[in-house]
Formats: sequence, structure tokens, C-alpha cells
Amino acid sequence: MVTAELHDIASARLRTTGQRYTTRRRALVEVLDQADGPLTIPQILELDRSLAQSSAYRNLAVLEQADVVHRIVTNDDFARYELAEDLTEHHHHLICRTCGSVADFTLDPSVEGDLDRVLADVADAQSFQADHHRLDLVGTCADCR
Amino acid sequence: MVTAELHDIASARLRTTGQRYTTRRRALVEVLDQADGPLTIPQILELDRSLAQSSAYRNLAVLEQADVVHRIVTNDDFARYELAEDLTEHHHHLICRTCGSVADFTLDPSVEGDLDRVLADVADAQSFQADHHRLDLVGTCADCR
DNA sequence: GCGTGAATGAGAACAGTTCTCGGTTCAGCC
DNA sequence: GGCTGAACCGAGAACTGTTCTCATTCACGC
Repeated sequence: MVTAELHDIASARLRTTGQRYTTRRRALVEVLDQADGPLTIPQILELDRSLAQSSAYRNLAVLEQADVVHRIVTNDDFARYELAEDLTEHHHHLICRTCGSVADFTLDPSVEGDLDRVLADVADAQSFQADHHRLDLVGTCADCR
Repeated sequence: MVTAELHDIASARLRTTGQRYTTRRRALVEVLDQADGPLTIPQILELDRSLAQSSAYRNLAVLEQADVVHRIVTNDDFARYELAEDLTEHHHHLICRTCGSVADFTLDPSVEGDLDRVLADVADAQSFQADHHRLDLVGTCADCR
């Protein structure tokens, strides 16, 4: 997605919840857009030194509520943030148990389709209203091997 | 798995790390064995009032290090604990975004096999040493619909 | 420019988790 | 059975990622 378009969508989604798309919030979206995986707050602050910690937490919460960003938590100490899937593409995570890093990967659409069908059956059987699935691969990243 | 056998294995695994399989640790394993999904510390303490919070945290950490229990974290406030997969069976989680509850479900072995093959390819391509995969279904549970 | 309400950032507060420490229990040895 | 030292226990303090507070600043409509 083109960055300008990304900002337009983010702006529109914030407006529908009565929020402004401010400089700081734009900066957060930009940092997340340039990353190739979910980032922790310390990583975000490191990448844009102009951001204050408390504001970063608050603004990421606002952006999450507007469905612009998505918060994920691993066994790592910090939560991680990434752009909402409909702003990027459906993907999964390679989670390193040694250093805690998280990288993205995608599956073949046909595999995703099969998976969705199977999971829909499971959800039906349990009267569970499924919103989305989450598939992670846990192990050791190339750097830590 | 028969409970007696479960305790034998737990005991053996703790011994290899120089730890004892004490009454409190046995109680934790028993509570987790009887649950039909991962439990939070408050839930565990509720189910066995004889357990002290600080000891529960410590002993669950010990049991995790001995690969007897497994710690998972969701977007909920509390971490959750379940028995290690090789003491139960390979399964996945239905995670309710409303109440935070987590229930188990299993997939057809053939689907699991397909998934494993696809994921093995992904891991190879990225020089990632995969240990296991994790597949969750996020949505709304029957009670919260 | 002015007024008003949202946004900001520094630091306090909060809460889940971990650590400390004095007392207790257990395994191994005699 | 009694001794001894190490492991374990529980209550509370400490720690730390996150959230909240509040005085100040900023953005937008007039």
C-alpha cells in the first residue's frame, strides 16, 4: 500500500471514533509501516526519538481502538504493535524464543483457504464466533542459531 | 493419560533438573490436569485454596523449566498455564476477546500433517529453526455471544 | 488573534509478577 | 530414630511494563 493512502485510511478511521490524526500518531503509523515485523514500544521509541513513552502507549491504544494498529503479546517482556492486517496483508509470525524477535511470513493462499474452512467447522461445532485465526511458528531465528 | 503416570513423568522431569516433586507442585499439576483449558493464577488459586500465590508463581516457573507445564500469554491481563503438550495432546486454543477465556480444540491429524509440512518449508526458506507451531482462533465464545 | 477542547509529556500510580528472607520440610547419612 | 544441609514454603517487599493524572501546549472554528 502507498504510504499516502495508508495515512488517508488511518485518518478516516480515527475520525469515525472522534479522534484526530495528529503528528505523533502519524509518526507511529509511519514507524510501524517501515518495520518488517511487529515492534515493541522501546523499539518504536528508538526509531523515532521525538516520541514520548507515555504518549506512545496512549496513542497506540487509540490507534488500536480505531483498528489502525494491532497489539500482539508474546512470551517476551514487551507487547508488540503492527499495522492492522487489512492495511498490510494477512501474515503470520516467526517468534524467536531466544531473543524474542518477531518476523512476518505469509502462506500460500490455497493453504490459507483450506485452513479457514477447517477452522470455520471447528468454530461452528463449538458455537464459537470466530473473528480471525492466528498462526505462529516458535523456534530459533537465524541470528540466534 | 492416567494421572498416576502423569505424576511419574512430572517427578522424573523435575529430578533431572535437581528439583523435588513436592506436594504443592503435585497440586498444581493436578489442577491443570483437571482443567479443560489453560488457567490463570487467580483461577488456580481459586481451585485449590491451599496454594499461596508467590509459591504458585515460583512453582509454575520451576515446572515450566522442567517442561512439565507450559505458559501462554494472551491479550488478557494474566498469563495462563497448561500441561506440556507431550503430557496431553497437540491442541489449539479458542480465545474469547470479550471475557478472555481460553478453551482447547484439536484438528484432524491429516490437517495437522499438511500444516506441518507447509510450515517446515517456510522455516527452511527463512533459516528459522522451528520448534512448534501455535494456532489460535480469536473471536467470541458461546457464553459471550 | 481568541476561546475551547483535544493532545501532549513528565512523572505518579497501578498491577501482575518476581524476589527476599526467616522459618519449615525433606532426603540422605549415620 | 536423630542429624544435617539443601530445597522448599509463604508473606510481604520490590520490580517493571503499562496506565493514569494533570498542567501545559496545540489545532481548529470564530
